[in-house]
Amino acid sequence: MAHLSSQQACDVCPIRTRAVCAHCETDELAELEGIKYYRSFEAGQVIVWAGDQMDFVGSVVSGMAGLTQQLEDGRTQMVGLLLPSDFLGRPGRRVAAYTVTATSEIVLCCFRRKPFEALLAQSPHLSGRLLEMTLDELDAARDWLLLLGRKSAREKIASLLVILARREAALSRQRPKGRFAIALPLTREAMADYLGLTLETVSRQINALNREGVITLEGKRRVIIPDFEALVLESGDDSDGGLPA
Amino acid sequence: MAHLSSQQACDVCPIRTRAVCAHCETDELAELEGIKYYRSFEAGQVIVWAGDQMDFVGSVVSGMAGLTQQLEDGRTQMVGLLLPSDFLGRPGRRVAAYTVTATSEIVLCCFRRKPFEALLAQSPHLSGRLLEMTLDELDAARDWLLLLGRKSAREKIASLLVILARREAALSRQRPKGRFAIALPLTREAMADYLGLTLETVSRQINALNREGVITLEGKRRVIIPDFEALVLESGDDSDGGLPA
DNA sequence: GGCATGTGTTGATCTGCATCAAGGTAGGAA
DNA sequence: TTCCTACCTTGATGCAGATCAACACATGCC
Repeated sequence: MAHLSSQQACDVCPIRTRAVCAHCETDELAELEGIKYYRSFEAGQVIVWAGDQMDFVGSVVSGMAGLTQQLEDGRTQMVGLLLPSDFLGRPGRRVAAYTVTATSEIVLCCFRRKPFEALLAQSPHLSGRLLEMTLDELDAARDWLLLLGRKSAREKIASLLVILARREAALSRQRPKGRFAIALPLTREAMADYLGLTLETVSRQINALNREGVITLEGKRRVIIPDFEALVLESGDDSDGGLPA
Repeated sequence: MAHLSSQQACDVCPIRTRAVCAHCETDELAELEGIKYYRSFEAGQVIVWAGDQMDFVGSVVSGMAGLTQQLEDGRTQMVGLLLPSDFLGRPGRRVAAYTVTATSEIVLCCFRRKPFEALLAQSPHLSGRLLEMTLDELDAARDWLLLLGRKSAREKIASLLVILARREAALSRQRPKGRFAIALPLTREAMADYLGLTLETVSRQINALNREGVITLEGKRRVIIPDFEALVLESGDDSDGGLPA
């Protein structure tokens, strides 16, 4: 079951500078501290079911989760990736629109929904940051549309690895370059659901990239990228990821 | 070329209650009136090129446009549909991220970017509505991810028709039911780019739905839906579209 | 130990949609 | 009128990735 972690101070928080609270002043932070609590989940646990009442919103502190949508016959598509600093939940909406599942161990910093909404209405620092993050997510979703609509299986896998590498690097305010190692905090099936593929195709393509030396598998959940630029080339788009140089 | 239309008063505007200005008070509207101007484009014209400097944001008053992304080898994916009341542009961003193309004749209500941003910072009515609209667009993009990742060509076409019908009905504050007629303000190629298909497949599937009586083609750009619920069934998901009953 | 369960790999075969190719139709210009 | 151009349709063929199936390996439980 979900597990209530002990309180931590915001000023030592690893996502302090990137999360929804990033622009908050000391007094606003104090307000947030008052309505926050931590929860952790094991890999595979469902955090929220689509259609459930949701009495909190929050930020991912560590680990990873996926937003998932389903057709009645069971076909599943992951429609969002929640990585550290990403925001979970929609203020103003009582009922969850998507099922949220932990794909790895995860720690959330949760805010009670009602008081958070009140704070949001008062604080331009908070609402401005949320708008910015939502626009970023929309851009990410649009990149994902291009991936799902037009990329080959091999390009999809390469793109996913590029995204994970960029996100991992961003946490330490870097950009990936040359040799780079990343964790794969998802099963083959979760990757398939994210990429619009079957798990067999995911497995085959990952192993193909491994055989050809584009990546080096280290166990099943860890990947060495010997040459990041070469991987980007395999992903189909040679954009630089949009980070300021 | 783009054509500057004459000024119109906000209180007779057809999108007054749904656009970014929906929650504004009279004084805020007056400010907006001061920085707004109309532009119209013909079907097929490019409104903004990705990478171009963009000195305005704005709302679609009538007609339709598409946001488009491309891989270097030319593969194209539409990543957003702009219908009446939808917002164009990202406040805080100087450079357009996507190419915007009119897929039909279109009229835009444009605001100069700088003064709009200033207004946005002052007016919670404006910024709140923009956040709400951005969240709605994110939800729509996520539905689109499910469509691109997991639906068959036939389901994709049916889904597009359902969306167009819902949007058309929403403008007159209705929901589609029973017999319903809609315009197709896009070419087969634009539909293909939106659905992640080829134009040949789009043509075949539309004509198959026509032969089977799920839809009735009236010319090439107009469709009668004899039974809306039957079409929804073909689209794969039987959600009700999320509108309040 | 033996067994069940979750996860990942690999092979054989099938199929939905892409690709390649040829025509058809409507509207505008000359 | 005729031609041109954009847009759409229809047919034949090929292939990337799905599907079906078997097995490998690790972990935890009895």
